[in-house]
Amino acid sequence: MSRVLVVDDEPGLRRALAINLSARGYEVTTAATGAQALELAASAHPDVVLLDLGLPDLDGLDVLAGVRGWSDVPVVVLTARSSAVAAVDALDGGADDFVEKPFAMDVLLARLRAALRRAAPVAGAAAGAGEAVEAGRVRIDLARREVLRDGAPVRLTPTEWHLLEVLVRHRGRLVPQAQLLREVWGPGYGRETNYLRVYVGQLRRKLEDVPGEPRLLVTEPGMGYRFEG
Amino acid sequence: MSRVLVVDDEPGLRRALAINLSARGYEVTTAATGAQALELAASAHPDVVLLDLGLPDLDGLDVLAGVRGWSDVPVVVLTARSSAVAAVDALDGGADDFVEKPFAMDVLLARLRAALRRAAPVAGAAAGAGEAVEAGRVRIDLARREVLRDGAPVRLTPTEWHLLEVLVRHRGRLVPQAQLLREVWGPGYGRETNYLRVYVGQLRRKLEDVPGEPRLLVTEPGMGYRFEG
DNA sequence: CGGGGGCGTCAAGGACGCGTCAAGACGGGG
DNA sequence: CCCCGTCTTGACGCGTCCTTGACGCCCCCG
Repeated sequence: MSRVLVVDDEPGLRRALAINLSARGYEVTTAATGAQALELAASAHPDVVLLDLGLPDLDGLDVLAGVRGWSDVPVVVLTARSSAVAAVDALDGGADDFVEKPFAMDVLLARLRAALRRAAPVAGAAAGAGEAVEAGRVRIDLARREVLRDGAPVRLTPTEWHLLEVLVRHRGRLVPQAQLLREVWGPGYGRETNYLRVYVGQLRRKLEDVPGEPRLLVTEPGMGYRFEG
Repeated sequence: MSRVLVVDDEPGLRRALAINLSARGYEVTTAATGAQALELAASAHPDVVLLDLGLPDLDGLDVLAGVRGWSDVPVVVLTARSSAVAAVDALDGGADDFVEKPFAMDVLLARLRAALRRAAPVAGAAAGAGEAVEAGRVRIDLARREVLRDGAPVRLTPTEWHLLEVLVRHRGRLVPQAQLLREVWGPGYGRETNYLRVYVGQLRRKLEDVPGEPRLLVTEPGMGYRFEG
């Protein structure tokens, strides 16, 4: 699951958070000082940071700035001071959220989930760019919905693309005919295997070097088809 | 600057927020009911939504779900109930932040800034590095809402611009018809593909060298449209 | 050795989607 | 109150895609 870095100088709270978070499946790292926090933020690669502003060695805002200098990891700030100034400073300093102590654990957990959820699509988009599958001379980019052969775009019809997409998502694994039919044509199309024959043939003609000897779209007689990565 | 949609049934608070936000350069739209909120969320294209959970007609959580069904616009939830349950429900329902009434205006503004700041890089990342996109003889500046062709400004109607904006933000990627319709016209417009045909045609006539052979606004038959960078 | 089922190919029809044009509805500003 | 730009809606031609049937092949099995 997700990695959380808990930064607090108070051992009791640190321990309470660690126990609560671990019990919910988070992987927890703890830091007691600002210096340690900066170090662990770099080495432990947390998915979210819980940062208490009242640290003994460094100002919490400096820790925040230190992290923000090189990372966009979401930071949820904790503070004992109930001053509104602290909240504004923290948020404008790059914090993603702000919780005053004392806090209800379930609220903190909800804010933590929200911070993680927001960050997820960003990482997903970055990873999505490299989500292209390369196999022989063809390159299939699921995110862009684009397929290239020797660098040249290949035109696919909607059904062709849909079928290829399902096969690529299960790349390397055998996909039963009935499953392909249901995923592409919808439920109720469990036996129209002739559809598959036609469309697999069209895909092979567009993608394979020798359509008669398929190396990408392999048929497993009597069972289904497999995309070879 | 940024557009804010304020949703609250209390006229006094609505007015106070509108004045405060306008004074700080935000463009403010207000809604008094949940139904109105859903409508304006689709038509006004806000950059952030301030949503009071205590509405007369709909449950605030339903409004939140309605918006989340088709848009990723950041939502900051306000509530009079000081219950922790409300906060957890709202955050898990897709809200980005949660503020209890009564609140300090500067804290609310800081949370608003934080929500906007977080959302900005997402849109920016999807669009790529720069703010201005250059493709052939046309240059599109998303930040300035300006499009030039051979250096000369091109007049676009609001709808034309919205459509182009969505396509450019996803540049290089195929955008499904249903997604385009929902993002430009709002939810409930998933099947009016004739709108797309008309407006894509208008954009091509204004941007393409040969509207009959589009190179910028490419149609992927049966699937959607793609802006070629 | 003969038969049958699954698979690949091809072709044709009908259906559907797309681009285009134009007229009417709507709304905001003068 | 009128005028103008914009949005909506309908109709039409054309090209493409999906469906469906027929046919031959190969492999497996009897």
